[in-house]
Amino acid sequence: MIPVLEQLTEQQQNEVKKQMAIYKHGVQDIIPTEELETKVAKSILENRPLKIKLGLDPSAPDVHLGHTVVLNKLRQFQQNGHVIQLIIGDFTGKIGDPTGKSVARKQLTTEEVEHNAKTYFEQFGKIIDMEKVELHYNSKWLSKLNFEDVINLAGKITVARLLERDDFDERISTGKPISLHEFFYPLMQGYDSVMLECDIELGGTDQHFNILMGRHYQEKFGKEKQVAMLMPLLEGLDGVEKMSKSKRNYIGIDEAPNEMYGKSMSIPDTLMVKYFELVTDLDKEEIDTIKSDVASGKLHPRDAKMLLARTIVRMYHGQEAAKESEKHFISVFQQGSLPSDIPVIQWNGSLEISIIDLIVELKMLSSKSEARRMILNRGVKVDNEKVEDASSCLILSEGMVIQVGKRKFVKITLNK
RNA sequence: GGAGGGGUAGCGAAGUGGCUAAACGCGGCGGACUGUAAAUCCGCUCCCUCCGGGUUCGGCGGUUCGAAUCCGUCCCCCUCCA
Repeated sequence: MIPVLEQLTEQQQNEVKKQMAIYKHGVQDIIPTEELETKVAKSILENRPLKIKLGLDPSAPDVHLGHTVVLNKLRQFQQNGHVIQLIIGDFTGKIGDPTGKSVARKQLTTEEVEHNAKTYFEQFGKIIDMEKVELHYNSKWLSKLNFEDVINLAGKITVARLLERDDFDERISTGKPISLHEFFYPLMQGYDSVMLECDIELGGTDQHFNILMGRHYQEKFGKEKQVAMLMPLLEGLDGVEKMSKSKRNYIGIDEAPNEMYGKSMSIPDTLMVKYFELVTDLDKEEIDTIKSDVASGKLHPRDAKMLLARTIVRMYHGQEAAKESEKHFISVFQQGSLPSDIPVIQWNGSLEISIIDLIVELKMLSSKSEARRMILNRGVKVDNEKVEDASSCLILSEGMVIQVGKRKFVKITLNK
C-alpha cells in the first residue's frame, strides 16, 4: 500500500480505489501508476483538486472521435472534481511546424488562433464542462523567455536524451534531417507543465516523449512531477492510420446523424471493440458482454456494429436522432431504397439532354470526361436503372432521381 | 570551406534522345460479391473532348526533325568530411 493511503479513512480509501478504477480503464499507459494513486489520495486528504493538463494544437480545430478518446478521460477527472487545464499551443503554432520537409507551415495570426480555439471549445462543450475548465495560452510565458533563458532550458537536458525520442531516432538512422529548433518543441511543452504545475498530463501515445519531458523539467525546476497518462491512438475508418482530418478517415463530432451512423458502420470489424471502449460511454460490463456474444456467434457482428453506430450518434445528437439514422441506414443501404433526404434540384433547362451533360450541369461531377468515365465504370443510375451507354440521352420527368457512385443522389423537379 | 547525391503525376518509385501521358506499388474512386466490414476479383485515376486535342517530369533559356532524358543557368533539398 502506498504511504498516503494510511492517513485516509476507510471510506476515503474506497474513494481512491473507485477513482483509480475509472481512470485506468481504457488507458494505454500510466507513468507511473503509483504516483497517480498517491496524487489522488493526496487530493482527497487535502481536499484539493488535481490539475490535469491537455495541450492543444491551434492549427487544426476540427474535433473528431479521435480527440474524444482523450476528452472522455478528461471528463472522468472533471466528474470527480478535478480541474482541467487546456493549453493552447499558440506560441508553437506561431513558430511553425517542426516536422518534415514541407514548406514551413504558415504562421497563424492571433485572430486565427482565437478563432480556432473558439471552435475547439464549442465542440469540447459536448463532452466536458467548459465552464469549469482553466484555459491557458502558452505564448503568455514562452514569448517572454530571452535567449539566456532558452539556453538555460537547453542546459537541463542532454542531446542523448532527446535522441531517445522514436521520431528523432528513426530519422537519424534513416539519414533524414532534424532541424535544431525541433529539439525545442519538447522543451517548450515540458516548460508549460512547469509553469502550470500540472499533476497529470493526458495525451495520445504519440505524446509519450513530450509528456515525460514535462516530468523531467518539473523535477529540474524543483516542482512535483506530473503523471503521464497515455491514451491509445484511435485508428480511423480505414482501420490502419490514426484518425485525422488530413487523412479523411475521421468521424467529426459535428457531423450530421446519418453521416455519423454510416461512417461508424464502415469501420472494420476488427476495430469495433476498441471503438466501444474508447469513444462510447458504455461501461466495461456492457462492452464485455458484446465482446463475448460476438465471439460466440450469439450476436452478429453487423448488429454489434449497429449498436456502436447508434451509440455514437446518440452521444452527439440524442436518442431520437440515433433511431432515425438507423432507420435511414437500414432503408438506404440494407434495403437499397433511396435516401429520404435527396437534394432536390429545380431544372430549368431542356427536357431532353444527354446523361453526361446532365451530370455536369447538376454539378454531380466536375467534367464531362469524369462523367463519361463514371458511366463506363457502371457507377451511374437513373431512377435506379444502371446507365449502360455513355452517349445516351434522357427525357427528364418530374421526380427523376440521378445517382452517381454510392452516395451522390439528386432528384429533379421541373420548372412549371 | 570541401566532396558527393537528389528534385518525375496525391505519395513512393522506374525511366537517361523517338516505341513515354510516362512502368510498377500505395492511396483515391467506381463496379461485382457482402453486412456501405474484412478478404477477393474487375475497371478508372494529368486536363478537356464525339473523333481528337492541350499542358506535364524543380524554374528559365538553348541544342535537336524530335528532350523527363543532352547543354547552359538559376532555385531548392539531402548526406558525408572539416
